[in-house]
Amino acid sequence: MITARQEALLKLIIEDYIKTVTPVSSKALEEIMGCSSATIRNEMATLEKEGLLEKTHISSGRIPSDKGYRYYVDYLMKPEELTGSDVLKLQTIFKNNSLVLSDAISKSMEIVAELTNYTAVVLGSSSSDNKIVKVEVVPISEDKMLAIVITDKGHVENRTVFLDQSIDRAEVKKTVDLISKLIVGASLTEVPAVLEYEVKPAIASYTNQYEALYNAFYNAFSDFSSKVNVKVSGANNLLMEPEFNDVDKIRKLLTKFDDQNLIRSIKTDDENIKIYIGSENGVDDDISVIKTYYYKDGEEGTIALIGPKRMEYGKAEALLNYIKNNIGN
Amino acid sequence: MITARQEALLKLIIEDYIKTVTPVSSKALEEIMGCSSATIRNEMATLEKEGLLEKTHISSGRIPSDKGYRYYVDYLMKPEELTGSDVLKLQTIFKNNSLVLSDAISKSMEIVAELTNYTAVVLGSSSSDNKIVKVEVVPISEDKMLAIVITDKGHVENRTVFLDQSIDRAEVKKTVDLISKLIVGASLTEVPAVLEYEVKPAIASYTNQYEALYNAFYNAFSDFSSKVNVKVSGANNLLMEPEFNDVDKIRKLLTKFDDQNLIRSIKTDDENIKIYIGSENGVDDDISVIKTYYYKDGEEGTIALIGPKRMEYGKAEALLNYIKNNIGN
DNA sequence: AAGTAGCATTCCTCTGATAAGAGTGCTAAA
DNA sequence: TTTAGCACTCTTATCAGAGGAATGCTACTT
Repeated sequence: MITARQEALLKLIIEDYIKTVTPVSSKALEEIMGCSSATIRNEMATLEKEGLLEKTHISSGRIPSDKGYRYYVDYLMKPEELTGSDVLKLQTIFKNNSLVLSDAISKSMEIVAELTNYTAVVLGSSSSDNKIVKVEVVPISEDKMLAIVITDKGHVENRTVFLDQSIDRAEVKKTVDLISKLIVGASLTEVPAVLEYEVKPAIASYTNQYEALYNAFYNAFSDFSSKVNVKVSGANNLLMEPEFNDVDKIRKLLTKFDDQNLIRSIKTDDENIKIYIGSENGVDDDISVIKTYYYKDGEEGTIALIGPKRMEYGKAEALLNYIKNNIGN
Repeated sequence: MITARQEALLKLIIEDYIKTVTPVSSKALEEIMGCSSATIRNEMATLEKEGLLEKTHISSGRIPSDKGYRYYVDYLMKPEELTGSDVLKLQTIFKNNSLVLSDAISKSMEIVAELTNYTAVVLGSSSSDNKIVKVEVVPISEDKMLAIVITDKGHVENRTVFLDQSIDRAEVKKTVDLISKLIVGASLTEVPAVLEYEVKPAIASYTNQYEALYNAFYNAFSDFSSKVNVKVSGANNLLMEPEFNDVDKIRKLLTKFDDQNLIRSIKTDDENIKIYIGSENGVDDDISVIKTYYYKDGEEGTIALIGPKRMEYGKAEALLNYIKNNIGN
């Protein structure tokens, strides 16, 4: 348990540090706290024992620990209002209704990356309630066909199907018609099951080449649902921050950003806006991740902001919140 | 004019520098050159006067200048053979004929990025001889339709068309049929002209809402040809090189890499493999770009490698050459 | 004329010393 | 409970000096 004054002190230290990126000394807070530096030092020592503050070396000022930021985010931070000019910039995106939703989200997150100087991530995919409304198969060459699937929510997916020349073209045609008939109306995630349990036996009933046929189409159609679109804006913003004034840190972080799996792991299905500080996020101890889930019209995904731990959490949250709400319309 | 011995010396210095990233001293070459360091120093001084070598400070060893690298690339470099293991890794890509060409190119350039530790760039687009074989327009909601265009080379492009509800749906249907009829058989680059000179007057003849109709489809269909796909692999490899042991240089380069226009400017239509050293490439003075054009089956583009100026030019050229030749099959 | 030994010179890099400054922790007094 | 005061620690900057790695040049040799 910490006292009210300690809380106030913690808040001041964190906000000062977020602004200056410099360890905060007891003397600097004398005036605002209305007591002597010695008193502040005592309080600081307590906060450090609680694990909320840290020192960079034995006689340095204090910087917030991960736990300190966590306390700040949970109890001390005041929800921030967006400034008029920020809202203005974002409005232009959402007012423009000649944009597809996914483009609107990407564009607005690009703007957020600019406004904050953090890194914005959009992990989008078509949601499982996309129903297939049309299947087209177009021959391209002797052994290649193009399979195109269109959903009711306006998603288009296409895959190339490779078919050995030995397979009878009449049977291919028959199979395509069959798949088309069975698959229309199904959702993207159901496709593999439909292929396995309905299409496969049906093919087997009229041709002995069914294995080759089935495999060709199965490969083409089976991964529609898993396709996640990753968009990162302002990846370098983060590296311009003073805490990354160090070649090794930059390289370490770049290497992590390169790892698509790591970026994908940011995905969430939590409707709330959640903040993950330093060691709490699975990405890197030197950064914080703030993210939330969105859903609209058959599209779903995650929007996230990655910033330094001394992120302006209030502003970041307000921005994500604004976008989330606008997606809702 | 420089003598044969000076040429040999230049070659040695450049190759040594490429290996060690350290200024080369006269003493280090005594044995290989078969003469004293003093003699070498005299020759070095001449090469420096010719602008082929530089010093980092007054008593340092020599490093190659851009002009020196250029001389090396033009006259001294021996064409390099690929090692068996390198060929092996690339073969797996091209032997696998269940890959679409564009994927094969991207994947092989990824491997090249790994093999060389440089950055690989693929700028691909469907070539102008793609002919449209099918046009589909699928309604998504009251005011949205999905327009899908398929070419004979297997490219699929789709755009969302926004149509005000005030427009008569029967006329939309008529327009779609008309566009489909006129556009099939045309190449992607011809589409805007076909729309402008054939579709537009035809629409005007049967409806007075033609402007809204025409604009909606024109917006959707007009930019098919210009879409260039950019794929960068190993963007960070470059930053791991010792010449980028400097936060400012890393940031400068990252900022440039962020600029899509700059990356696109690497595009070439030169069939030969060309090398652009330092100030010769429009990207950055600290790097070299080696690139060439490819064309196959309706797809065209540029493959390029970006490395430090002390790139292994022979190897880079051999790799690009290998891929270019394999695309040819 | 070409090559080379030798040496002064220049510059880099590392080390250690020093001084100033910014903070802290602790003690003792208010 | 607060605070004044002071010893102590650590950082940072600057400087000097030593050692080393090169070069350029001169003068000698072949």
